[in-house]
This record gives sequence, structure tokens and C-alpha cells, in this order.
Amino acid sequence: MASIGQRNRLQYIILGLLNQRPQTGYDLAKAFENEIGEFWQAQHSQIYPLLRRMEAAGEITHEDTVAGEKLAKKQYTLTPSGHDKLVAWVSEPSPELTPSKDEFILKLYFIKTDTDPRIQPMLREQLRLHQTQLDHLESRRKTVFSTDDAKEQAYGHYLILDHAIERERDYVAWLTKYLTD
Amino acid sequence: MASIGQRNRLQYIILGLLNQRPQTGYDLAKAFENEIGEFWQAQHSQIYPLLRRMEAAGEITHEDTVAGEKLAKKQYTLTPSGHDKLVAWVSEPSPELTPSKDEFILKLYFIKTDTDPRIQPMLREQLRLHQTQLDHLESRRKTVFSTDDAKEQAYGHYLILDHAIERERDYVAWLTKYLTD
DNA sequence: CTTAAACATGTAATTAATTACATGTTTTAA
DNA sequence: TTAAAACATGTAATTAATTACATGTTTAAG
Repeated sequence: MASIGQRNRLQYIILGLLNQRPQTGYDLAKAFENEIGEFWQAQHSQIYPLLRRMEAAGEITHEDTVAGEKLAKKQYTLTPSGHDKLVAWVSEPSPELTPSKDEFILKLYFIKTDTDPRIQPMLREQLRLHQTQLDHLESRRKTVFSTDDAKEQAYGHYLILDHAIERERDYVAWLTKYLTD
Repeated sequence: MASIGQRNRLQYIILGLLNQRPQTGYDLAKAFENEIGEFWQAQHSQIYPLLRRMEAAGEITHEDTVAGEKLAKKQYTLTPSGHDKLVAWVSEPSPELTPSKDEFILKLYFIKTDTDPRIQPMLREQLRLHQTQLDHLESRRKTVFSTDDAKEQAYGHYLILDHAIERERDYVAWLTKYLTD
């Protein structure tokens, strides 16, 4: 048990999020709908069992609280051991060259000729999709990082948003390159 | 069984590959080490069982051949039903906005201040990694698509390589933006 | 007031994917 | 000629991840 070999990166992300502030499983799940979601995904059904295992391993602890009359909440915090583990993860090299997946590009791949009538509508559909996402990300940057101060206060958040924006921008540019109208 | 709901995109990629030419499971696994590997990954241990299931479902068939004295090979080909399924997949919309993962970006995210001494070495390490990958992809494009003819003969292959190159180029540019030396 | 959305926590079932185990043949280079 | 690399096919064990099931509370809007 606890052997090396299986990566389980989610646990490190949870450690990182809890290092920012104590949070509930629900809060953590929410984080994956916002900026983190651009670079990692997880559902609450994956998070709750993992929190249990991490607590059993002594990396986090929780405190039971009650919101309102009787809504039970578990606020999780890092233990010193969990904090050590987080620091070790950030410091270790990341030589993986993230294996990424893209179903749309593969569909294009299986279209043999550049005159196939399906190509242009497909490109347009993807352009709409990525343009929408880009607009959404840019407007979020405008509201969240309106001041230089905000940028300094949450540098990691700024970086991750900037990277997501660049990624979408570049995807849009690539699609546009092959659009003929 | 065979319900909708679970995506299983690998089967479509296999259909697409077999549509290009009849191939063995080994050949298919190899394809994921080359251009396809930039956008999808699969090991032979995932491929062989899936080929079985797809054959049972009537989407592909195989022919036993022998290489040399006694090396058994199974050449798989599409059935008409499998071909229909491939065409339907390519034609259906791809509104998923591919959930992607990036461990390195997340590590940066958990570093709070822009003066943290770990940031610059981390950026340099990633730059080296992505620059190497970019060089590799560009040299492959140079050798495989030296003529316009080659480009027309395998347009899908060209597209997928071009997209991979752009992606790496942009990643390198983004990393460089935050490097201070 | 009432109802829908958001808050909050879990488990069950299933599928996707990786790593390891297992075996044998053919080709190529030293 | 011999050893390593590539060819070729599978299964087993485990982990990661998604979808669905299941229940209850609090808040905000109409």
C-alpha cells in the first residue's frame, strides 16, 4: 500500500487548495468549476472519498461545524505532514509533457482531403466554441484583476488565468488560419 | 448494455485508423506513439480487448495471417456498419471543450508570490522540455512534408502536426514571457 | 409562503486507463 | 552466432474518473 508508481495528482491539488485556506469538500469541488477547472477536473464523488483517505493518512484533519440550525460542515485543514508533502510536490520536477486529448482535432485527422465539405462547418463550430470561452475568460480577468494589486495578491490565480487565455487565443488563431471565408 | 452515456472515444479513433488501411492491434498501438499521440493516448492493453468487443459488435472483422514461419497476426478491417459509425462520429458536433490537465501550471498556481525563488527554475525546466518537443515536431514536419504533394496526400496528418507545433510554440512563448533572464 | 437554487455530504455502479505480468517470433546489428 | 530490439498478442490487477443514486438544509427570489 501507498506504493510509488500511481500518480494521483488530485491529492496534491487538494493539499494546495487547503493550504490557501481551510475548506469543505463542497468548496473544493467548486474550485474545479472555476480557474482550476481550466487545468484539472474532479467531481465531488471523487473528492469526498479522497479526503477520507488523506485524513486517514494524516495529511489533513477536519473540524465539524454547523451552519445555521443544523447543516453539518467539515472544514478541512493541512497537517504539518500534509504541508511537507505539498512543498515536496511543487519542488519535484514535472517532466511529463502532459498527455492531452482533443477529440475535434482527431476528427479532422480522419478527413483525408482539404476539399471535404465537412471541414469548414466543423472549423466554424469550434471557432464559435473557443471564441465564447475566450470572451468569458477575458471578461473574468477584467473583473478579477482590474488592479495591479489584485494581481500581486493572487499571482498564481493570475498566471493560471493568463495561461488559459493564451491557450484559447492560440486555438482561435489556429482555427482561423484554416477557415477560408 | 451498450447504453449511450459513456463516451469511449477510443473506439472511434480505432475505426478511423482502420479506415485508412487494415491494421493489426500492434500497428494501432504504434499509431499512438506517433502523430496521434499528440492528441490521444492508448496502450496495447486497452486496444486488444477493445478490438474484441468491436468485432463482437460487428464493427470490425479480422483475418488471420502468418508472418515468416509462424508469427500470428490479426489484420483488422472495417465492416460497412463500422464505417457508418465512423462517418456518424465525425459528423456529429464536438461541443465538449476538451477538459485538459496540466500539472505544471497547477504547481505554479500554488506558488503565491511572483518573487518565490522556485518559479524561475521551474519555468526554465518546462521551457527546455517544450523547446525539445517543439524542435522534434518541427523536424518531423520538415522530413514528412517536404513537398506540397505530401501535404495533399495526407492532409489530416498535416493538420494534426501543424496543430501540435502551434501548441508547443505558444507554450514556449508563454513560458518565455514570464522568464526574467 | 413557497419553491427553486445553492449548500452540503456521502455511496454505488460503471467505465476508462495504466501498470504489470506473461509469452513467443522475427529482424537487425554487433 | 548471438544478443538486443522490434514485432505480435494477450490477461490481471489496480487506480482514476464519471455518472447516477441518495438525502437533507439554507438562502434568495418571486
